[in-house]
Amino acid sequence: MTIPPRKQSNEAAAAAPARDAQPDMALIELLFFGYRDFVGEPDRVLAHYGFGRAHHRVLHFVNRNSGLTIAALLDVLCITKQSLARVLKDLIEGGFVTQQAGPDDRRQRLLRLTPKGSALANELADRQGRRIAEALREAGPGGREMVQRFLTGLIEPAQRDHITAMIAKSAR
Amino acid sequence: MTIPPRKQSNEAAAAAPARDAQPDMALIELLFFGYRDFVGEPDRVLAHYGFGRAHHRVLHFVNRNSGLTIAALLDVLCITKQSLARVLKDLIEGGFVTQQAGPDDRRQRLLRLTPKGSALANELADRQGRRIAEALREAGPGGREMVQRFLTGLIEPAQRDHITAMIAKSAR
DNA sequence: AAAATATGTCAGTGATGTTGACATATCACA
DNA sequence: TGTGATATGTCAACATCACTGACATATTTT
Repeated sequence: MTIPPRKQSNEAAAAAPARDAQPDMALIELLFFGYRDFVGEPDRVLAHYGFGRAHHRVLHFVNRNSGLTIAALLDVLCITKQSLARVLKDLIEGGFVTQQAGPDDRRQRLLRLTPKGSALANELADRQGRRIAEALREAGPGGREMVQRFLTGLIEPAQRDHITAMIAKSAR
Repeated sequence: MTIPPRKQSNEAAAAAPARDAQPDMALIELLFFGYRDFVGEPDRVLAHYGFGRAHHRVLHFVNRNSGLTIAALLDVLCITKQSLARVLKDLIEGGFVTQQAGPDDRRQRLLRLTPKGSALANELADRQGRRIAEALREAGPGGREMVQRFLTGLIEPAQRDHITAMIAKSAR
């Protein structure tokens, strides 16, 4: 009942996605439920430490980009510094994250994980990684590349390149 | 520094996700950014009405399952009735949702969307549907089924059947 | 009539986001 | 040198959306 999914053969077709096509309700709902369970398991682990999802995001990105600055982290998370300050304070006081004055610019605070922080970040990533691995098995052969393109396609086009570049970089 | 990522060639490898496999950081982060933008666009529309993501979820599920009860909605959303009460009050007072006593059991409140509520729910679904359609084009041919299996695989196994059945039902 | 059920509501709390304003340390440049 | 820009920290107030606990009301079931 819709145009067959083709890698855009021309720009016009890609730009005008069949104005009256019915939204794919199944995928909309699966994205809701899937994401909920994807973050639900880390949420339960973090609760043991009195942490929440915001702490998770900081742990994750500091883990991936060790030594990143406050400003860089704010850019990635798209939150205000006041919001970040609260969770960062928890993580620093709890001994999960350290700050260090930048070698070039001493105004900067380079963020790094302590061994304790690394351990927690890795546990959370392992759990999410296992869930993704299972989901990829369900998807079947070749699913990873397809899912990667799908998820990338969900990202706001204007930021797509920026984000994929960042992911490629931190993946080393 | 690890075993090269292979598409599972046999079931044993598939069932035991290599205890020390490195988590797929790229997909973990793409899921974060993809979901963020997937809900970001509806969020901006809802903000015009003074609504948030919680209102969206109620609108969506009442739209999909017209006439569902409060209890059924609470089951789907997995929130407390006190949390639901607040957003439901907003939606009813705003003329987006109606309540009607159940024909069999008059204690029940059957929830339905008004035309105004339908219009908003459909606008939100259309925006998310368009984004998904574009992402599926990026994924390429056959992507839809693969993505569907992937997202289903993210869901907690114990609830997978229950949720897929619900989605199939409301899809009619 | 009594128990169970479906829903409503009041009160308090917590996590996470926001805006706005202002302080401090450091860097960069004229 | 000194002045403005920059990176960060912090205080205060507020909004959304979740929670727990307690209790009220209407209706159905037993």
